[in-house]
Amino acid sequence: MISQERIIILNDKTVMNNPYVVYWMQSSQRTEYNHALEYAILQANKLKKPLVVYFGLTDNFPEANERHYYFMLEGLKEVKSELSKRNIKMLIIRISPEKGALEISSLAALMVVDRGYLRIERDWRKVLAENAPCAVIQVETNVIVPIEEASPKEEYSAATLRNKISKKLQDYTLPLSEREINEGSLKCTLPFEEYDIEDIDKAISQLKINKDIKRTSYYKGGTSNAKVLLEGFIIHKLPYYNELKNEPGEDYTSNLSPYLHFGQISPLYIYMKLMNVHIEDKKYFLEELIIRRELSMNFVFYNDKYDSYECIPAWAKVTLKKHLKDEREFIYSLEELEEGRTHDIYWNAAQKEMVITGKMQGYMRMYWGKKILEWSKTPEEAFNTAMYLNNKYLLDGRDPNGFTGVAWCFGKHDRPWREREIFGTVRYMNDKGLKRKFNMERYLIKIQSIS
DNA sequence: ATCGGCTCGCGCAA
DNA sequence: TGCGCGAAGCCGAT
Repeated sequence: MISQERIIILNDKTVMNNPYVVYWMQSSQRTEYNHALEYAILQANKLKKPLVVYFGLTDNFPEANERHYYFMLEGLKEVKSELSKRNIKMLIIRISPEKGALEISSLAALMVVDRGYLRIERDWRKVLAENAPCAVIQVETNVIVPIEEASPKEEYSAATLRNKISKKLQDYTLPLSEREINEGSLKCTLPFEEYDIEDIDKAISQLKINKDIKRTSYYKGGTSNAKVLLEGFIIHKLPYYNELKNEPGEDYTSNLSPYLHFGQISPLYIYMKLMNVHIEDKKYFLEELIIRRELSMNFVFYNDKYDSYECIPAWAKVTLKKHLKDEREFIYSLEELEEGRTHDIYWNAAQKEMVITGKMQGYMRMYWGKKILEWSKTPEEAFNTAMYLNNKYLLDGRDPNGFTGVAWCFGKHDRPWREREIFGTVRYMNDKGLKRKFNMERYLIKIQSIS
């Protein structure tokens, strides 16, 4: 079942008498629990036309590097094979995604596209909607509650969004059934040069992307891997989730964020898997999966400054400005931070974890960002440094969650606390807190062992 | 170990 | 307009 609110018609063009229905896959790189795909199949069957799934592979996605591309291609390779089992052709073209979508739209009866919340993703869809000769329809499938349905405005905190989402949750936690396509498209030949990703190493080597940051052996992309992680999480970790999710030396989170970032797994699919699970700690995981995650979508969608210092709340700007001239005991350059050469062993470990594995333990992400604020000449510089490192090394960087996580360290979605040096009333964190609450020796040993 | 206070804005109740 | 309450924490008093 696809709720009407997930579907938005992006232009006022009509359905054309062209040979294909095209689904432009961009932010939802999966075949399971993909409302956009199912909607496209429905339309293709109705129009008695074959469905082609198009993916535009650009060399120039902002801040993306070999690490991100490798993970993404592992997922896309699986998508192509799954679609082929369903008799649907996947056309991967090496081109800027919106340009490729526009070219294909001349052969399309209508274009279906999934939804992304970042500026570039919104702009791409706008380009297609304004210039395509046919109808362009967007189907929202990477959130449980559609963004405008959850709230018509930028929310102040998790608390304010929580009330609103709770009321709507049951309207949008509906199962989605897979439909068969009537007209197969595997034998269709379209006048475009396909980019072969069967051999991922070869495909990567031909791309003119930033290759400084190599793939990580810790996470392998693809829906099937995400599902294995999810099953293991539910059985082995969920019962202890609330007690251990923040413990840096343990591994009691789902580790699904890279998969969610590329749309390789659907939050609704995860929710449905949990429907039959009766474990007390489920509610704490759902808080992260739904409220925290969708708060970040709300943030980047309604606050156009989400990737700049400007995005933080007025009270935080005022208080940080007031403390701009406070003496900083430690000031580190970007190079020193990037290479993990500070006086703080916990911070250095977190940085190393990120650089090598492509992920950072959740609690350490907060501590990491807070310390960058403390150790930079200005809050603006700190914000830019944190954002740069976050996006460069994390598999789930360049994600609404990443932008929100960094902004949180500077007061976003938070409240003021006791005033102090440098931070003003922005929440402060220190290593005494880490040691008081967690087994930090265990974290250090764990990070020592990775390479 | 435990607890209240810190500090601001939202949003509901009146 | 008033007031309760948040929120992934720290700190100092008991």
